[in-house]
Amino acid sequence: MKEIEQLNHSIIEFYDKLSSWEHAVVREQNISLAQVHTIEVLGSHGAMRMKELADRLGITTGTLTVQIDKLVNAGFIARRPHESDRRSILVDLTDSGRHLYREHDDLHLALTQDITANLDKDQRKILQLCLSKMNNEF
Amino acid sequence: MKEIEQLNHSIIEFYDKLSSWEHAVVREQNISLAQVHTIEVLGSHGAMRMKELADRLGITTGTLTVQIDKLVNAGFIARRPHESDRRSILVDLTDSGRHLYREHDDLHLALTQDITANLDKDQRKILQLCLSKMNNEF
DNA sequence: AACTTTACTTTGACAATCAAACTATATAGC
DNA sequence: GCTATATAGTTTGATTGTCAAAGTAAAGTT
Repeated sequence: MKEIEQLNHSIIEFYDKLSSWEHAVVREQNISLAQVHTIEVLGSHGAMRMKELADRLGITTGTLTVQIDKLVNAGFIARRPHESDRRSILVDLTDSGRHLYREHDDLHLALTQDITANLDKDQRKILQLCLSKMNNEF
Repeated sequence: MKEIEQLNHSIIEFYDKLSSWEHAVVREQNISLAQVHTIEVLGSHGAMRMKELADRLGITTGTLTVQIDKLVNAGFIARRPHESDRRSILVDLTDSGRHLYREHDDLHLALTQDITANLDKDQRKILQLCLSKMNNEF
């Protein structure tokens, strides 16, 4: 098999395993995958407009509106007006939402530590470099 | 920031970007994300029992049953009895399903080529090694 | 000022999902 | 061999996630 094909399938396998892991983790908490994903994006990028959040999540703004309604209701997210564009609304995590984000992020961190435990320092460094470069190319 | 935290967030970002990409790709074809994911797993691992497939997809067998019904109806998947366990059913891709899988896999390959274009030979080799090791640790 | 675009919400229809109940088969313990 | 008990898959009812399309309001363009 060509090297690039092997790399391709390793990436797909990695993605699938992360996906399964996320499913399992979320199932144990009392929140849906879509909701925790929303919180993840806000937690790592900070407050943003509905449109931008919808684009990042890969869903329409119509879908996002009802999703945000639920998260506001649950106390994890707050809406506030955009300073300069009165059409826009900024959504952001509440304290409770930020707490949930950190909790979830800690689970991710523990996973990352687990799966990279067998890599040596140099490998980890190059992995980081590769990921950064790849993330820039999307 | 600690190196491991940086690595963690790069992994999450990579996962998110792959996820968005997959959403966008699937939207353009006439099939849902859940369905293409099912086809991906069967395409790369071959025929398997409902239970195993459900586990790999991170969904219940109840959900999978209706999903498979649709895919059988669309001609992408066929059910056949398990040779030795009469409770079990094997699901597998049809020729049409395999064609769809290859088409989708080619898109993944093109993406992989794109995002790794700026890596040199050594980096790509170590990336492959890291992914293999990480995939084994899940 | 009129037109067009953009941001968000609402609505109606459908797909995805789970939990729980159900059927059929397999396995374990006696 | 019987009788539990466990496992594989399906069905059902309820909920959630999703989109497309239509609606409202504000911003940008001409």
